[in-house]
Amino acid sequence: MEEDYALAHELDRVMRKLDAKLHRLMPSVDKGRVGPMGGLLLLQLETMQPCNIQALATAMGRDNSQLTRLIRDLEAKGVIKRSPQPDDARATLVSLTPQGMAFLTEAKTVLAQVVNEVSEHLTASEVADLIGLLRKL
Amino acid sequence: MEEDYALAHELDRVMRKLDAKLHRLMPSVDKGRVGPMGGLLLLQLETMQPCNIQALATAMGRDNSQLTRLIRDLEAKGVIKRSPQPDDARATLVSLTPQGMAFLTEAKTVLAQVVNEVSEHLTASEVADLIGLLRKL
DNA sequence: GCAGATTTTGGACATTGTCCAATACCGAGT
DNA sequence: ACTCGGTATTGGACAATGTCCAAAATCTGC
Repeated sequence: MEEDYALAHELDRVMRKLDAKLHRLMPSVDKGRVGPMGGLLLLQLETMQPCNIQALATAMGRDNSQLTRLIRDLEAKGVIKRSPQPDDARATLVSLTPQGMAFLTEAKTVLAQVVNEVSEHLTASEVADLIGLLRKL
Repeated sequence: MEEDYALAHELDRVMRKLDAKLHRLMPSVDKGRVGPMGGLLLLQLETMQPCNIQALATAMGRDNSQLTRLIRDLEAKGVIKRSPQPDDARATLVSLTPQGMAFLTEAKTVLAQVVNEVSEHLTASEVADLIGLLRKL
């Protein structure tokens, strides 16, 4: 019990620490005004494109209508595109455009930089261990 | 470089997974309408009370005025109290009330439950390792 | 075909986040 | 004592994000 809360506490702390650092660095990368949530959506989309909005909302733990509006804005900014899903006329497939992929390339550079700062006290094998443990969650 | 992004990716994924689970469970605990951000503030406050708003804002990576307003609301709800800081008349010390501590007791039960679900595939020693690694960040 | 479930979308509103400025106070130097 | 640069809190104004509900179109199984 006690250890479980210790784990939650550490996860929360690390998450907020990364969040604070990213808030300072991302605006210099985000030329297209994608926004923090737009960046998260693009990252998620990279691992599951093409997919429909429902799948994205479930994977990201967000509300459907919230993602509908976000996707509408991101499409207007040219980083994603929507196309009909062949086997289901209700759904629309969302995927990255070349501009969206270019943004991700820059964004991941910043992410790597922030994680470098945060994990500087870890050895390479500790980092590998941490990744392995997190993957099991 | 690649591993750094892998770490950031896993941290983000785990964080959002926990967030999604908490969103479903917390409303049943949050009778006093403390809200998600209020809950985070109470958790943070537990580890550093009594402290002033500036320290809280820095630790939580949030804007000062945002916390000012949140603290005003939380005080009205009775979960925290504010008192003058003896050695600095500019600052106000924030601390938990008994009601705030009672809320934390319930909230941590839910947190432990969620972490139990997420970490069920980890052995006890793996959980201990993970906590140790996260503490180094 | 029909009934119930699913996908997207919008309305309406609540919560949270950002930026800027004002006020009051601190501390150091003169 | 007095000014000056820095700090803590607060509020205004607005932007971004989150939540809940309902409608319309479509799917699926019967």
